[in-house]
Amino acid sequence: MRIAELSQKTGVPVPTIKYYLREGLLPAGELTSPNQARYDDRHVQRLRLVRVLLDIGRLPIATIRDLLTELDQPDPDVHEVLGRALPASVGTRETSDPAMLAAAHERVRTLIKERGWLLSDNARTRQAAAEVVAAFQQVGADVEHLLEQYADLAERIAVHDLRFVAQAEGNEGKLHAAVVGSILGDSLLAALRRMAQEHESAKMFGIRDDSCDDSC
Amino acid sequence: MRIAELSQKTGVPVPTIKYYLREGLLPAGELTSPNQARYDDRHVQRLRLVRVLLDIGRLPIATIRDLLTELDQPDPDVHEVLGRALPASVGTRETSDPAMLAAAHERVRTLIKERGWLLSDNARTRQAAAEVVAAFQQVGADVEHLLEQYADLAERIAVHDLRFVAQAEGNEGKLHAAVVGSILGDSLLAALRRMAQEHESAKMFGIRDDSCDDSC
DNA sequence: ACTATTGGAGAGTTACACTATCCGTGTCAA
DNA sequence: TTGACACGGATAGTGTAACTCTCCAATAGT
Repeated sequence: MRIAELSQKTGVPVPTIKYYLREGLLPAGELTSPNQARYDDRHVQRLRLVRVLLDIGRLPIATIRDLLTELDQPDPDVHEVLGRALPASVGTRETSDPAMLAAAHERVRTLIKERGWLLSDNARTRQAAAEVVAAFQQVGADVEHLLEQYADLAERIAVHDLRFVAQAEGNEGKLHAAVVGSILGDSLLAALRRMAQEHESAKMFGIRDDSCDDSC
Repeated sequence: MRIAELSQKTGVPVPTIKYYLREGLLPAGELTSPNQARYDDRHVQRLRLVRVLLDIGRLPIATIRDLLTELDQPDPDVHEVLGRALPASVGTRETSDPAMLAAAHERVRTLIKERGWLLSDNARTRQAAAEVVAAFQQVGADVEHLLEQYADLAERIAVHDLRFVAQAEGNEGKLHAAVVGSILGDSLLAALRRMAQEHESAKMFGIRDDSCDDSC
């Protein structure tokens, strides 16, 4: 297929596809002549993945490029690639004062040790966790209970996530599932959490007329 | 205190504080003369909250303003304000084809009914959930199992979240805790999930030399 | 008295993700 | 076969969001 059809199948405007090609988010089509190229279903899939990572995952273009580069490794070691690729999807923006951040780092280190989590040297996720812990303290919230409870639940979530990865076929498929599951999973979890929070809040603070009409 | 001290205490540059004042993210200081104002600890707290919502929560300025406006309501009904304020913190960007999105909406509706969740008419969170479900399908991933499992876990998370809200003092404090817990909670959960995933992946796919040196 | 700082307003800057325009070439229906 | 349209590729321009700079007259601190 040519670029117009690729555009039609994905809903992505032609100039945007050209931009993604330039940025290396999409592999070049097979050239049939110096200025004609052919695209196939892999391009459609890849383009959809890029859009989803952008729109739902809100990852920057550069991060997506790096992630996809990892996905394209031939015969990858799944665990190793995951250790390299996924931490990139958590953003880090230093904002708190250094002393507070250092204390938060120490707290995270303790948490990891207590739980016996086996983590690579990649400091990215630990950095992200420490920054959030520091942020809680910045606004005067006691994160201690939440941290332990969330860690419990994160472990359970991860079990489901890895099952989701394991069911995919082939190393390539597993990597794809891991990326999709991790990044879209964040958003899915966030949306479900908001709904569950509202439900829990309704139970706790009492229900108003406009909240439920029939079942109560 | 004056603006320079406010800047020093929070690490936010003076021009940025002026910008936040203009944008209504920060209430004006008490004017002592036509061109002199005094700020207090509430401004420090508020400014820190704004920075955290920006840096960790990645909320747009306009969303933060709306959120803070809700926080500033006198004698608020916590549940009602939460129903209005928190959905704003989940982004929505239509990207999938309409038929797929409609099917995803139906799936979410079923999920809510099955679980007996009591939700207000605010369609925001449902929209966000449906978009993520559609996104999973866009990239050819079967979200069915994940959806049920995440919903289970979202319910448990929400219980902890509401406990976190309930322990705060006063309606104002509860609202503050709800905003902080929800928005920073998303990031905290994401970071912990990444670490738990890596640990789970290490258990499942085997451990390499560079992953852990001492404990195995 | 005098220098630095203030509140306030408008314009300018940066980063990012596109989007528009152009050009020479290629395709394809009439 | 010929003429309108689409193509790949390159360069430049646009829109938005979040700042950041510059200027001003008034005031604070010394």
